[in-house]
Amino acid sequence: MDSGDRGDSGPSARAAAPEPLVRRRMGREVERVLEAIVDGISSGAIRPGAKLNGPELSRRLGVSRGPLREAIRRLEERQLVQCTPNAGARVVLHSAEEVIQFFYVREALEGMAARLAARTMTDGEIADLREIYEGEVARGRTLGGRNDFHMRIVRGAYHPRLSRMLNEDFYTLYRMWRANFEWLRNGGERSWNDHRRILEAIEQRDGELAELMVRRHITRLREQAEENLRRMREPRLVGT
Amino acid sequence: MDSGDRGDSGPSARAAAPEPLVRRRMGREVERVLEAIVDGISSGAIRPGAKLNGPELSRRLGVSRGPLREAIRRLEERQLVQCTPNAGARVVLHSAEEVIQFFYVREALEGMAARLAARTMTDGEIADLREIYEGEVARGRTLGGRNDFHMRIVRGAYHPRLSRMLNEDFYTLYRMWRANFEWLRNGGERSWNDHRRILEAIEQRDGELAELMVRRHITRLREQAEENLRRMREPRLVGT
DNA sequence: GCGGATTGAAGTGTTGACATTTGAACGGTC
DNA sequence: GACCGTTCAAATGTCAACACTTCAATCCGC
Repeated sequence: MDSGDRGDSGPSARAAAPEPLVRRRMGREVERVLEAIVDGISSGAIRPGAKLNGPELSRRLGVSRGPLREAIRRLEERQLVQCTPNAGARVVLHSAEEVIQFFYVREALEGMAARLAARTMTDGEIADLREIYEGEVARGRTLGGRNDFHMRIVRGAYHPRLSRMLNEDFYTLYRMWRANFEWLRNGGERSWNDHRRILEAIEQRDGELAELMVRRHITRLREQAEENLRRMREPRLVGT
Repeated sequence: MDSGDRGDSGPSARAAAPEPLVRRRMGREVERVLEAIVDGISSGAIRPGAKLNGPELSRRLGVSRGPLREAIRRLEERQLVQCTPNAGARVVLHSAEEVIQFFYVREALEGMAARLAARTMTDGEIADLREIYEGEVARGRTLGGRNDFHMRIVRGAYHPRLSRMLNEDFYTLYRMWRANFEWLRNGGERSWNDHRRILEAIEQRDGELAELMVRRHITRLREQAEENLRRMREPRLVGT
């Protein structure tokens, strides 16, 4: 059940462990529980604002409340859930404005990642990146998953913390938002034009240019999201 | 019930609770424990690489292992400690190179914060910022605390997530590093020159310029840290 | 004397049980 | 009929106890 990387996640080489169905005393149930809840949230199965009922989750995941609480604390720190003292934990509920605000963080961090990656990526990695880009052009759309154009660049920066922030924390949030906000769903289809310029900058090992191109790209994505949102909120133009 | 947003959101007056000295069954011991450990780590009392002994901490903090484990999970998520499956938790141990790498994240995020702050800070906040700057000049050194020049700008961006990353997570790490790495201690003394240019850009509401100035400033701080590190590692020049 | 198996204590991971709190249905009063 | 206090089941916060693992000192065989 955990391995549910639905569609999106690209050609993940069945990263999920074989996992015997009957497991006794494996230790570290926290990880399994955490993964299950994160997956539930980011896939949209658990909606934003939903309450995480301790005993119920406990039963459903086949674990006692101890590890469950530890997992929820980790989620709280990751700011995926919000806990109120004696009332329990709820999946965090972002306003559209807050989601938009995140694009600025992404712009800053991914821009820096590109700057660093232009210096640190190996020639092989850059060749792979070109391959991904050409696949996008051939296919006519971007992929958006764990082997995404963006993620490859971030990984190429060889900066664990940056990678963690963008490819783990932020990716989870983005999956959750795309599952719950319709106005975020479209927007990346015509990205390969920007991608080409980013790719070329990296191929030329021009970090400053790569950063600039990434920032423009993400600015464009943000503006498109804002535009989608505006249209969705004022649909009365249709009738008049 | 929704109004009970504790923490981040908003300028809640008199944030610190009076807190009776004798507390019985208050609930939420986790917070107290977490704060105690974070303080121990960032003040240098608990050294990087040190092991967090469950039972011992349990006794010292007067709490059972349940809440303690929850606090440790939060620290793990915050990447202040690293847990290995059956061996326990250790305070994370960064190499000098990893510390240096962090300056790039800070550069990206604080730059963006300044860009946003130039747009969103109130005139009053900008006036306060100037006051802080003039205090630095008069005093001849920067302060570096919770009312720091940098933190004020970040707060002025009105971006909770950004604020959290820079003024909480990153600040804790920085405190820890300064307590443990001598070569990080000096570096901010002659910052007010940069600060002046940042301040002026913000006063002119020029976000792009403010971002550029902040990025140059932090680049300078990084280069100075690198220089300090280099000198500390090759002290043999003294003799020859 | 030294290398490797053994044993034991300490520590980690998990569980079930207990006190306290919430919040929501219920009934009473104006 | 609306508002307020009471009551009670469910959920939360905490704790002590129970398996299992690790690690280090010990002991045995060579």
